Amino acid sequence: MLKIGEFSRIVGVPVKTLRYYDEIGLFKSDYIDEQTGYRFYSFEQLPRLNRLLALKDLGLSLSQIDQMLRENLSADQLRDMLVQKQVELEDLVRDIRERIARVEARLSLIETEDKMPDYEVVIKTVEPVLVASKQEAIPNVETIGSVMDRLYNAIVGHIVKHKGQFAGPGLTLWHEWDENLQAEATLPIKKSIPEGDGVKVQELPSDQMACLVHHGGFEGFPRAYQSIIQWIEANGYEITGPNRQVHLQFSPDGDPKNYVTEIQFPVAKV
Amino acid sequence: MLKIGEFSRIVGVPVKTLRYYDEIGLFKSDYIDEQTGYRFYSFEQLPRLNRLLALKDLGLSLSQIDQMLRENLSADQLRDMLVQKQVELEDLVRDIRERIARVEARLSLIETEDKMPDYEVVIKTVEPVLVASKQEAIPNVETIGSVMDRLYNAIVGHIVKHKGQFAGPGLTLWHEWDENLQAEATLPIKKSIPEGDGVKVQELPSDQMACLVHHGGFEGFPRAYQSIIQWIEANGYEITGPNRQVHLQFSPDGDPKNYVTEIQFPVAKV
DNA sequence: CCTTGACTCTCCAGTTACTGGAAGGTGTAT
DNA sequence: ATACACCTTCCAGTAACTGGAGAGTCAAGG
Repeated sequence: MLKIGEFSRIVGVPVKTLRYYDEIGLFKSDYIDEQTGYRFYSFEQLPRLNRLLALKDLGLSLSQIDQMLRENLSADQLRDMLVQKQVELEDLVRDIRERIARVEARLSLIETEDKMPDYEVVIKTVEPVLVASKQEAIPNVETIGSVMDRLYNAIVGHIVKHKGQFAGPGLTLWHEWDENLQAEATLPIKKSIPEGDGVKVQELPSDQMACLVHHGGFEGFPRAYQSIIQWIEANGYEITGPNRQVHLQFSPDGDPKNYVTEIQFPVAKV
Repeated sequence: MLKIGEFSRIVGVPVKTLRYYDEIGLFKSDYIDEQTGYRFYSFEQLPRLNRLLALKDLGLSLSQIDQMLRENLSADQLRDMLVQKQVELEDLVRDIRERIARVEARLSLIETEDKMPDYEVVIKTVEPVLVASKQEAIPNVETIGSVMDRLYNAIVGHIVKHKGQFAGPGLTLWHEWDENLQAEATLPIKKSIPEGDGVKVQELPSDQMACLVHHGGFEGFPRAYQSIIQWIEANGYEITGPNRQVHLQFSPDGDPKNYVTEIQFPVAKV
């Protein structure tokens, strides 16, 4: 019979940890002196503890280990648990590798700019939204403003006509990035309304997006787009569809300095 | 000004989390209505939160992020933190890879034996021990018993002669594994004593050991040794010195069935 | 026999980054 | 007026320990 300290020294497990395992019932001392409350351990307990430690070393949780030690699991169940753990660990490695890639990307940004980057790109999953939308080709850059005005006015008119309820800031989808630029203006609505007047009603799907928030007028957009596209490439994503501009804060006659626009690109890991 | 729910939807961070960040002072709401206690957030806060999220994505802790956002860190400090994180993540990947290797080793054991292995091997770091020891060649296997008896008796006699205090179970070191077998019997002592009678006094160093506990007489040793050596190879370690047998429970005249012996091999990752 | 120091006990708090729930107040649409 | 969504605070729980306080126990040395 060994006191907890002696046992601790032999197995290389801290006394505190042995007491904790005792408390949660994972590994109880062989015998407790009623008088003093001292725990006593025996050599016969070594195999169980060693098995426990070996399983812990594989990265299994204490409750899983408890199961494996308690019930006599079949070799099949055992294998299943280990295979699952294996998959889990491999996923983890992949995640961490991606993180390392992001850290490296940021380090190289710091090297070139000697400070935190101007824009922060974050990945998030956007919720599906029901929108009323209208699309039009943009023949050249100068006409964007007037075309957008016209599109949004048409949609607003259509929604009002059908007593639809607005459900958030408008967002613009950009199709066919180069050559043949198409803008699709959309306004989120609470419930579906009939189509018409060239206005479509559709649900924009949930999607993983690389997002960046831009403050200020449209003249700053090229830099913002450059940043986000650079980030997407540096972090091993690829663009999978039309990008969005969410007009978080916007009024046609307001001061462009106060505009807040979120640029979103749907992406997937290459 | 946005209520917490609206803000939450825009940034894709749960309401609970925003409240938590507020509570710990990492990201406070812009304004709180005195009447209702409602938190209000503004678009101006988006860049800070996005930076926060981007840093979190790199795997930094909230307190580190707090630092980075609070103080205006120099590019150098920033780089240091990131490089450190990078190293940390790479270490982590290495650790997990080793774990995967151990899981695979165990899976292949299960495949061949269709059950949990008989012996569990664990890695632990042993403490340095001060010992009195005596060494002798073992000409052939039959003589082991008598030689060990002689060695341990000599050491015990020497320790008693010098009024030394015993400090734990004896352990035997095996040098020159094949060809020229040498056994070094050792007994831990509390304080140093003079050498003599062919007895040396030395401190066995702290070392990383692959350990296995064997219950029963010496006739079971071959299988135990086979198990541990197999494990060491399968898990990518190499043996770096003489192995030890720690006689946790032993008496020359007791029943060998009750013997408990820990076999330890000093190892290092290849 | 007493003291010292090493050892043990229980109980409580803290760690990280949230998540869930209860109880109660607020805002808006019908 | 009432339903319903939304907001508030506070409390508890997660995993696997770790640290510390305060009190009791044990063996050796003087």
